[in-house]
Amino acid sequence: MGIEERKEREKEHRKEEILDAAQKVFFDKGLPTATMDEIAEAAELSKGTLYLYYKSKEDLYLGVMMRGMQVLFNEYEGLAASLDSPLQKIIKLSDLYIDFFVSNRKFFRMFHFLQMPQFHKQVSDEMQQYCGIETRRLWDLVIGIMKKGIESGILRSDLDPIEIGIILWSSSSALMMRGDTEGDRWKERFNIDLSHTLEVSNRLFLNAILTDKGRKEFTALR
Amino acid sequence: MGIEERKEREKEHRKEEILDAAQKVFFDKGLPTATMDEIAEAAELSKGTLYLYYKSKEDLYLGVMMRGMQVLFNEYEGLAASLDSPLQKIIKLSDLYIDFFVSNRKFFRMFHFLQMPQFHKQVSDEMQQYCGIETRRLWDLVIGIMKKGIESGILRSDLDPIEIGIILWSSSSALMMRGDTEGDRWKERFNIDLSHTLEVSNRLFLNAILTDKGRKEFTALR
DNA sequence: TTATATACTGACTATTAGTCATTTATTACT
DNA sequence: AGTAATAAATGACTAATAGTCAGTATATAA
Repeated sequence: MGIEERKEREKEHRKEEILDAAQKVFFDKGLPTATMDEIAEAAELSKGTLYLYYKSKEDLYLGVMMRGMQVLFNEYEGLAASLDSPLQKIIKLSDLYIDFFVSNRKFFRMFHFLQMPQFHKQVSDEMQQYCGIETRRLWDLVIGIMKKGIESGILRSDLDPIEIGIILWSSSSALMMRGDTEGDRWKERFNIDLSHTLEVSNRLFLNAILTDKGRKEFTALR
Repeated sequence: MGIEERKEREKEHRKEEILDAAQKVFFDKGLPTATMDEIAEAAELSKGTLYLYYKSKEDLYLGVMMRGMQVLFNEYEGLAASLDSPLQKIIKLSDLYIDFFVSNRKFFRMFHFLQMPQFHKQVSDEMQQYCGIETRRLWDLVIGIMKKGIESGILRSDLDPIEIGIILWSSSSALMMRGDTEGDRWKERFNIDLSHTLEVSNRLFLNAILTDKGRKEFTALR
């Protein structure tokens, strides 16, 4: 009998519905000001029910975030499969991340919380573990690309693939975050477009890690 | 009569005492889990009194943070005065920021909140303005150094001093933040020392923005 | 000494995360 | 179908805590 299976499906479906509602509220209000009552109302469920599916507000928040991460992840995997050259993959990864920031700004904004030590303490072990697995998956992907780049001779072999992966990802994230929160102010005060700054940053950095061969290939692509 | 003046001094003193207490509690617990009652107890005052001096918990938090920022700022101003060459000033700024991170990690950690859009909404206008002024002061300093670097011919003149200031500062901050929250995990999983990664990042980036003349001067310094 | 102004207090309110005894719906069994 | 057993959902309740404000204590002025 498939009753067990159906119930399992329904349970998963309810979890998704709750995530949908939570996403709407978190997008609007952010973690601190969103309330569980609001989320319950948006989900057309009672507050108690939310706690049958997620252990805490923070768990729910991470649940929404992880779903966003998978959007980014899957988009990239799809695109990367159609590309052969490691250089193109690097460029595509960097471009895609920027695109994701532009078109999923509210997801991106949620990512801030990942970096707050105090936040993690309120999260259940299961969610933390799940989070760790997904994050690891992302890093393996980034690092894998860099390794391929070095193997194929377009990236400097005296650099550590892991380190340049972190640097590229972190500096991009940082500039996008700044663009998100302070973009208008920079434009107004200094007439600086932070999305342009991000391009400059990535160009400078890419140039610094490419070999001569890589640079040739890069200029050929333009 | 100096009564007015004395009272003014005492008021300022009380504000500082409250900041001291708040700092202790925020360092221990972080913004979300610290409570005003705890701070009041640490300050040996009633909770109501805190609100006579600061408008909200977030205001108090920013008050502590701004004091930390001034520590960093003053340290740099002192050091920069003793240096002539723009290149040395750039290197010193970058080193000092890292030192500050190492020895004032808890201050540094507080800075995370500056980047959260949702946070600012709970802050009074006065504090926000004060915050803006101090931040502006910091950026003027960073940008000023970059401008001098370009004028003196050690930094590429085809780059915008503001943009490279932001890039250098942001990428350093990002890597320190990551080192703070995830340093242990990176060490364990990939045997990567993120403080080394930060050095690599700064070296790569500096190299990318220096002119030939700048690079010569740089190697001469080592 | 008294009146006024200033600094401080802590009980109180409002909000909200999280719980749990109770109710409602679903499935299994006769 | 009817009934017992199981699972899902509820919402009133508790505890914690940011922020308030009427009242108290202290310092200054007259």
